[in-house]
Amino acid sequence: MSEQVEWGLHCCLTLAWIGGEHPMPAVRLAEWFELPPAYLTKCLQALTRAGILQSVPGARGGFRLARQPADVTVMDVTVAIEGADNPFRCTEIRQRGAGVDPSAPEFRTPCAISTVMHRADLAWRRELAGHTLADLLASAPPEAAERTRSRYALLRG
Amino acid sequence: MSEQVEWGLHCCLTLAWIGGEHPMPAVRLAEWFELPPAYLTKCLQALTRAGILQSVPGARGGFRLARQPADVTVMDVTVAIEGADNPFRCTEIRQRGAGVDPSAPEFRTPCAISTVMHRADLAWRRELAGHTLADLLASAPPEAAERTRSRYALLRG
DNA sequence: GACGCCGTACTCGGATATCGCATGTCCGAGTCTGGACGG
DNA sequence: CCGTCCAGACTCGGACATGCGATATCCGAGTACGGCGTC
Repeated sequence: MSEQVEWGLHCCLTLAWIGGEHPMPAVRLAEWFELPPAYLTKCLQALTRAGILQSVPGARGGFRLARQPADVTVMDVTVAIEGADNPFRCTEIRQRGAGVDPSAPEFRTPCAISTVMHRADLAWRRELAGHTLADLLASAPPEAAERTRSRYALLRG
Repeated sequence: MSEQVEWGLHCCLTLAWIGGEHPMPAVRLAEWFELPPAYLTKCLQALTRAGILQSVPGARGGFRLARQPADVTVMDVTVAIEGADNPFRCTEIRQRGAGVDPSAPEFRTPCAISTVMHRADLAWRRELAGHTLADLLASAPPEAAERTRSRYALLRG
């Protein structure tokens, strides 16, 4: 999995703690976590396209949360960055090889392997969809929020 | 996910249908599914190292199942090929950045993001571990087993 | 003093290089088979 | 006829190329800010 997922989630949490009053530039977020600034932008753009973040152009611009933390699940962020595809892709190799008729009735039903993989993927997604940013904020230690805000105030000068 | 997982599972099912009397060479399996022979070998070797397959060297050698189908879970095969690592890797970026003390007590507890991702990974693994090769064999259409065996007999000549 | 305008600096956004890993391939070590030979 | 030996061929196993996607970067388009001039 792309490590951008971790970046995206941490950025969302930080933006939630900061509060949506002022947007935060990508450069600021990058130095916050010591990440490559230009590359982090790509990640934030993906979240913006997904409607999770909102980009504000111009001076004093940046990114802010587009929705309430309780309305953004961990899966929303993951899908925005990783895409919605199941990491397992059935290529129907059971139909390959000489002497196999691809139009045989047994191939109308999905491959059993594919079914199991699909169920596992669903279980994974269900777990991710069951946790929102608000849950993450709540489960974080109280000092994290305060430290984030004071550190942000320091950065703004 | 590597597409070798799909290859490995289909090869295991085919070997189970054939029965463990005669091992089946990698080349035979490759032409069976129209896969690159030399590369499929890598996959089969991984399954052998994991104790799922058993390799028989020499002429009339090949691969056969090392355990009963009921004793091999889909996760066993997946782990053998993909490795046991969680696709999400927490790099603890919360501890980065200037002005953060990595030895602060709040960092003794695992990152909430990491926890959620870990739970999702567990749910995924639980689903895969809940299905064995025997289940897959049972859920396949009856003609699949027969077709496999007759086709194999044809190959052996 | 207030309003409007303009230059500037800052920000996002997409087009462009680079690296690592999955994919794909090859040749050598080891082993069994099958047959030939000798008893 | 039976046992032994040997050459051969076949198989696995690990070492060696290659292509594509994730990673990383840069420059241009667009926008809000802040100061300046004018009324």
